[in-house]
Amino acid sequence: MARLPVYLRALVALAERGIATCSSEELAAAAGVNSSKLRKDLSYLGSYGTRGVGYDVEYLRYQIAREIGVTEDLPVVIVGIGNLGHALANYSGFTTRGFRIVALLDSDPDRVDEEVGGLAIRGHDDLERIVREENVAIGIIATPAAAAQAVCDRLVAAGVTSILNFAPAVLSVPPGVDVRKVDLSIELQILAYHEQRKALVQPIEGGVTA
Amino acid sequence: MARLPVYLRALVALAERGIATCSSEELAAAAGVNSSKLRKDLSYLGSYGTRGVGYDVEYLRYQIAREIGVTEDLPVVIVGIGNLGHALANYSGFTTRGFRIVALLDSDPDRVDEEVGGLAIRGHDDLERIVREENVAIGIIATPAAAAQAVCDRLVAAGVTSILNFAPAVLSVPPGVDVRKVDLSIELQILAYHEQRKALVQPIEGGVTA
DNA sequence: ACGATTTTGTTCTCACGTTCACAAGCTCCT
DNA sequence: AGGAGCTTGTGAACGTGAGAACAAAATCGT
Ligand SMILES: NC(=O)c1ccc[n+]([C@@H]2O[C@H](COP(=O)([O-])OP(=O)(O)OC[C@H]3O[C@@H](n4cnc5c(N)ncnc54)[C@H](O)[C@@H]3O)[C@@H](O)[C@H]2O)c1
Ligand SMILES: NC(=O)c1ccc[n+]([C@@H]2O[C@H](COP(=O)([O-])OP(=O)(O)OC[C@H]3O[C@@H](n4cnc5c(N)ncnc54)[C@H](O)[C@@H]3O)[C@@H](O)[C@H]2O)c1
Repeated sequence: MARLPVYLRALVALAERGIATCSSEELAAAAGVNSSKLRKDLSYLGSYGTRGVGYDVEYLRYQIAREIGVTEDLPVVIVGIGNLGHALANYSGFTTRGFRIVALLDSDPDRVDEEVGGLAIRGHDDLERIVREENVAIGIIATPAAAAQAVCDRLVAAGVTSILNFAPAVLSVPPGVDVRKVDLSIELQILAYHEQRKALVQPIEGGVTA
Repeated sequence: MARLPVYLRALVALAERGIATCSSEELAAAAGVNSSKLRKDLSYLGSYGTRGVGYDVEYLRYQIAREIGVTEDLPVVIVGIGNLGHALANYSGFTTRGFRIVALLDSDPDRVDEEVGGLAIRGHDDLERIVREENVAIGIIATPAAAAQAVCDRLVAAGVTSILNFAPAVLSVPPGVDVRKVDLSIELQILAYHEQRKALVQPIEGGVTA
């Protein structure tokens, strides 16, 4: 389920505030979902709650982390260390959430050996070797769209089976490989669409009622 | 529909390759969706295709852009010009997809007046004034999670009605305000989940069959 | 000019996800 | 010890979205 990470994040936040136990209602509010949905999602993992009391925050946190598979750090490579790649490489949030960036790769010779976030950029000739040696299963693509499919193919050929793609391009991969895409322009355009609907509807309502 | 921007991007890519007409099958492949779904989505906008021929790329491109509401540039502000904010400010893709970054805001006095991507960073005291003067409807939050809700509240109070949130926090907003969140850790954790499933299933299958 | 062919627009069915509602079960107070 | 009061877990209805299949329409060739 795609909501488990949200629950995990909410549980970590509750734990940091020193809360040891929480009801499905509280956790649902913290995660921004319906409490029914939350309970059904959690019941899919097993009965980790206590009726009349709620859920033990620390225990449930571990169970969800185990279900997701982030109890120990997973190695990740980032390909394309431009504007976005730099930000990702400098981001500390991955480390604290179950991931370990093991390599930064870029095709630009001028960028190679530059150090970002404590890691030296490697040339993309090293891609296959690094993926094999470090047993990397997850790759992040932050190259221009034109290079994305080629980079993707190389990652997959080297053994990567999960890809997070920031380039605005549709990647085709063999079966068994998962791709998730993050496209900020699309997110903004969806917001723009709703903006437009608001702009069309509200003036009419606004003039008559509130 | 959340898929319209994907179609738009695919149409722009086709137009750049000099293709003037395309079938639903071709466009669906370029967008990575089913052709039935694509035709149903497009029919919701009206009958913009020609049976036996397909869709006129340029015409459909404009119609979708109009439907989304990005025929003319929408003003956007970015709050929190750290690692991620810098990358966003330097990103040229927003401009070419219907958005115009009108201000970069940060609370850190050391950062104010620094120039990023041709725009000077402003102190966050200027938030309300800029939003009003430029008629900004869309705000991007790239601050730490702890500051996200406060920034969000200020944006909303100033008149912003759509928010794109990069901070790992659940934002609560009044009705009428849209929030979309981008959380990279969540994306990675979803990939990790599928990784784990693959790791559990494949060794068994792999040992017996292929 | 007419039919074959291609491709859209639409309808129908099906499956999934969401939400409501309630029974089972635990705790705490008396 | 027993019951009142919560809270979980789950069963059933509901609505929504996806996919396949088909009919309408436009072009092209003859
Ligand atoms: N910067 C943003 O905020 C932002 C926002 C949304 C989407 N994106 C997308 O993310 C991608 C990267 O954006 P950016 O702003 O960092 O671009 P960028 O041009 O700054 O960086 C791209 C980097 O990729 C490297 N590269 C190119 N081809 C490569 C290859 N074959 N192998 C390895 N490295 C290669 C380049 O040398 C460069 O360093 C783009 O596709 C962009 O559309 C960026
Ligand atoms: N860097 C990444 O690749 C990345 C990836 C995923 C998520 N994120 C999230 O994006 C957010 C920003 O990440 P970052 O790496 O850029 O962090 P950062 O610390 O580099 O930058 C945060 C910036 O926000 C500013 N800021 C703080 N409070 C503010 C306020 N009240 N008003 C205006 N500005 C304020 C700070 O001065 C700083 O410049 C964080 O929530 C982070 O979790 C970042």
